Amino acid sequence: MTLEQAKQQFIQTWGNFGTQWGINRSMAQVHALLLVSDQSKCTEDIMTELSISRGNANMNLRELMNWNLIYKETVPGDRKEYFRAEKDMWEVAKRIMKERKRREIEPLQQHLTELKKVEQSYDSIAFVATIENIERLVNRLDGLSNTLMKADEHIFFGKILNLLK
Amino acid sequence: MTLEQAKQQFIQTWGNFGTQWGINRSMAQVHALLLVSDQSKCTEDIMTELSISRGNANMNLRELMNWNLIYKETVPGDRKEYFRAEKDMWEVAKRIMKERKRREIEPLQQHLTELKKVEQSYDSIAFVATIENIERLVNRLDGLSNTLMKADEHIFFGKILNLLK
DNA sequence: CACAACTTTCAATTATTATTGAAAATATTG
DNA sequence: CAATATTTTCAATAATAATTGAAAGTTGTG
Repeated sequence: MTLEQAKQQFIQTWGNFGTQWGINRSMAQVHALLLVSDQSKCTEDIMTELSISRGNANMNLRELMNWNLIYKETVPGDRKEYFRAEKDMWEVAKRIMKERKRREIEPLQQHLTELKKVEQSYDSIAFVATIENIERLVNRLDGLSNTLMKADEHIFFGKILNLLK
Repeated sequence: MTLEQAKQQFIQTWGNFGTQWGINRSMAQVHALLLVSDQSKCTEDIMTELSISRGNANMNLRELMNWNLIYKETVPGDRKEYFRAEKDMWEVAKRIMKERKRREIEPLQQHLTELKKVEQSYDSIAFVATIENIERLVNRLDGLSNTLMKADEHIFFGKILNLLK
């Protein structure tokens, strides 16, 4: 397998993996492309290499910037924007967690809190108990992700490993 | 808000949340419906209450069984199948983790291992290093999920909490 | 074993989500 | 500030994924 083939393969794999987790294929592929390229790339490069349209490339580059997974870079004497990916995968993981927490977990917590305001009745007791169980789980996983986000990779996984002893 | 409204709301919320994580809306809704119902329900009930077709109900019930999130139950004197959800949310979380690990994480690990077999060259060094970083992260998160799956909820989160001290 | 009850399958359809590409907006240069 | 380069937007289109429903399959019953 040549390097080019391997990169293409990785882009495909990362794209498929993304879709399974609710991230659109193009966005995951743009991310993958930047993860495996040494040089920063401009919109044109990305359009060509992934065979996608300008609109698609632009939208997903913007979105990846919102997730803090890629950076803009300027090349002297060139007015195009160039992009480079954050390569520290522990950072990448933390930023993805942070963003999904903000966009999805927090709204879910809001909703669950609201649902507990259901009018009281004999039948609502079991319902509220179920919602509270879900809430407890979500809060704990959220707390875990907060710990992960604050912690250094090695310290965190080192300590987790100790738990197994 | 009446209990019925709250249940409907929860079903909607859970459905939306599911789609954001790559789980189809109907499956998440069927799961939500069973999570908040005291009695077990047959296909007909589910079709009516969620306004979905027989095929859809059947497929998602079957899939939820594959995930071990719901059980079949028999009602004496009735030959229909009835379904009930696992209500222990810690169990639910562990089973979802287990299934996603099997279906998605393990294949990803396979792929990454394959990619490292790229033909060696000056340029491939950086590529292999990136893949190895991704691999390391995936392996660690996988290890964490294994720990979670084996652990009791209280012990696990208790110990995690200690890490913060 | 014939009938009825129930479940499963799957090709066709519908709904949802992603993508395109050209036009509008914005930024940069001389 | 005009000319040009670059980025952004968004309505139209295409691709993907979910859903339907009727027919086929299966299971239980008298």
